[in-house]
Amino acid sequence: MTDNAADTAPTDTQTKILDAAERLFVAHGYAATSLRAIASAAGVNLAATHYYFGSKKGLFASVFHRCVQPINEERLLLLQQLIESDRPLTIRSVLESFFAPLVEAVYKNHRVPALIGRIYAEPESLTKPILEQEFGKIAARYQLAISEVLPDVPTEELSWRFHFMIGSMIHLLQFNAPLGTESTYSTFISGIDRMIDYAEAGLTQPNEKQRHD
Amino acid sequence: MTDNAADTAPTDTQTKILDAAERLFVAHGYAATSLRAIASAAGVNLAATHYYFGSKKGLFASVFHRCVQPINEERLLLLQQLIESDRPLTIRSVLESFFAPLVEAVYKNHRVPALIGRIYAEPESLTKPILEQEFGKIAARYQLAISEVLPDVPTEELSWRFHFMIGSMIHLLQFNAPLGTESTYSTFISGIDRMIDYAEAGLTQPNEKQRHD
DNA sequence: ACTCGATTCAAACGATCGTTTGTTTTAAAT
DNA sequence: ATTTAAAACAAACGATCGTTTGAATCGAGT
Repeated sequence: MTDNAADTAPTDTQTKILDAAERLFVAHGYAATSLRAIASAAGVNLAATHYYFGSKKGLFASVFHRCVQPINEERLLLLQQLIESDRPLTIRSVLESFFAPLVEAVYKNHRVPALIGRIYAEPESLTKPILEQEFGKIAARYQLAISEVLPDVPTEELSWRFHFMIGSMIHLLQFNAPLGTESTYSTFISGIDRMIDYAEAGLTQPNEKQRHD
Repeated sequence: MTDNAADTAPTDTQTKILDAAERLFVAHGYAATSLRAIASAAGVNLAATHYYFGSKKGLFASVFHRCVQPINEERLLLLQQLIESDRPLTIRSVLESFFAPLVEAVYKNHRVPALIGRIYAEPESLTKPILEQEFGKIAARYQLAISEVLPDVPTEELSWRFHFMIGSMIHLLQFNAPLGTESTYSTFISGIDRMIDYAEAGLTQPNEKQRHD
């Protein structure tokens, strides 16, 4: 094995495996996709999958990392720029800095939504370490940013609302559009826009309710 | 095979298989759960799974049907009662009639959330016919009810917002609570309550935006 | 007591799985 | 031209999969 992280430039073979794996994992899920099918689709030898990625789990994690790492990097960059600018922070600008890199990534690779949707669909034992690795820091950073824009919302309540927003996003990524709506790139953009409106309304809702827990 | 639908009373063996399958499908997903593991956990012969349910897919569909059919039945009942009563229909009462049967079902079987979450997680080829069968009618019925409460929201926009609400719900069912929050029955109830607030805010949001699609 | 359909059972079917092994090919360094 | 490590390869490992088969067992109706 040479590398399974970003410590060297990826070989042609690695890229071919990652591409094929991405396509097949999205289409059939983790357990129902065999390494043989991946190697065959990639046009490489079966053993190459273990040679480069150690195991099937390692390959899955690598596929996911390659997809989301650039997105999260740009999210943090945009958020930082937003904070350092002289314009006042708004809930909408924070949300836009969160979703814009996603939209951009989808433009380059139409499988991004389905792939991100997939990882929330696999059994926890497979995905928990990956999700924590890839999304732990970014989720905490954005909840903090939102709490600064909405100082009146208690931290616990905010984490719930953030939870619901992520849920809407995952569902949108997984199923693209409501039943009966066509599924193109422009409807995806439209869906993201509508979801931002929906999330903004939910996040900024007046909370006058008494909780008893 | 005697039956795989609700045309006769379920045998002891059928119930044992369904119980074990429910537990294992939730824990490890469809593809990663073997019929041997299910039969073994149920304490029945392997062939009994085919004898009663025809195939692995048939068993999966039966597990899901047993779970959601009573919920959806009571949903329609409550909604009908709501409409026939003399009180005016509100968005909140409609949402409560949608979520109350779910909460009640969770009280009886704590695996209901994870199971419903699971079917949205499996590959489409497995779940699409099941989802259409189990949720097609109920989704249409509730979107209609909500559109009567919110006559100013265009149908297309409403179907998006409904889409986002279902997303929040699925995410809540699948992951129970935000990271770092304990996961008990009472926190589940609290999560549902908060999600209803979140959904109400998103559904009733003033839409003054111009869409260009 | 006997029949007969419903149910349970052990055993095997062919297929496919993730992983490992040992060898051969490739390509850069000496 | 020789060395050497990385890379690609065919082949097999043991295990497990969904499904099928055919016989054994059960239990109600006669």
